[in-house]
Amino acid sequence: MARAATTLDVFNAVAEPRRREILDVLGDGRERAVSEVVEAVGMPQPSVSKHLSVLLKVGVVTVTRNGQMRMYRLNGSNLKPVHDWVKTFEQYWSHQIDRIKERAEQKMRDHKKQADNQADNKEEV
Amino acid sequence: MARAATTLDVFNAVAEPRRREILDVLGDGRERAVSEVVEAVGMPQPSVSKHLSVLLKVGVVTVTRNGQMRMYRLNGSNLKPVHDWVKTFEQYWSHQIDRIKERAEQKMRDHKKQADNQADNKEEV
DNA sequence: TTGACATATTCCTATATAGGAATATTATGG
DNA sequence: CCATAATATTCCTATATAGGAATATGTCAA
Repeated sequence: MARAATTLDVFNAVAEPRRREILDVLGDGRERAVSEVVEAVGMPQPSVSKHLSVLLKVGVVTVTRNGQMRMYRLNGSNLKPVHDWVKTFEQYWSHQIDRIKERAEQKMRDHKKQADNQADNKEEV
Repeated sequence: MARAATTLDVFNAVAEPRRREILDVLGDGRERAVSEVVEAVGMPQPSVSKHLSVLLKVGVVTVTRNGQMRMYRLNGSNLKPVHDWVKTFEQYWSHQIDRIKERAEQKMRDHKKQADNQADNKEEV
């Protein structure tokens, strides 16, 4: 099986740096024409259209017609799943190392077995 | 050009649901043998090894030898770039809609030109 | 209608999977 | 040295890109 489609979910969609760049441009919440995005990110227009299409399919942007232009607007709330997931690990970089260790050691204690922790012939890879 | 390698950065690595699942298992910070991860996620051992390999390459886990076992441990701090990026959009789902609109309108005011906002023949797509 | 502008779509290709199956590698105990 | 356990690696294949180039579609204005 190949890799999942970029349009499958937000995680796959935003894995592309260019698409994150586009989202950054739309980050202020104002709607923009494709041409404005093109100018902002300096990519060819077809590429921008394709990327916007992916972002649209996962619902992270919406589109509106305005004459011959199509105004894209960020739909930031659909990025929430990414935030929710990664927030789970927030403790690892928010200077609360003590709590992390403490929690880990607590679990270690709870786990009655595996007293084989004296095997200190560890080796970093 | 094909899609970027999954080992290119954390964004690509965690786009895979199975890999996020594995990270969730390691989420408590305790090190685990591959077999423990295998049992926890219910995937074939070779798949787990491959996924762990990807996670290792992007630095989001570390590995340590212990006899014939390899103990993997979460290196959560390497998920920070994802958090940092998505946090930029936090405003969109944290009940502060008023501020968002206000900010957008402020920028609208700052932007002197484009007084062509009376074109209200918009159409959802 | 016609031309110009804005955007989307189609074609093409090199590349990188993810999963399954089988096998290789490494370590341990006796 | 050998069987076994734990893990990694190799082979294979269907699939899905991302980007470039060219073109199609849609809209407006005169």
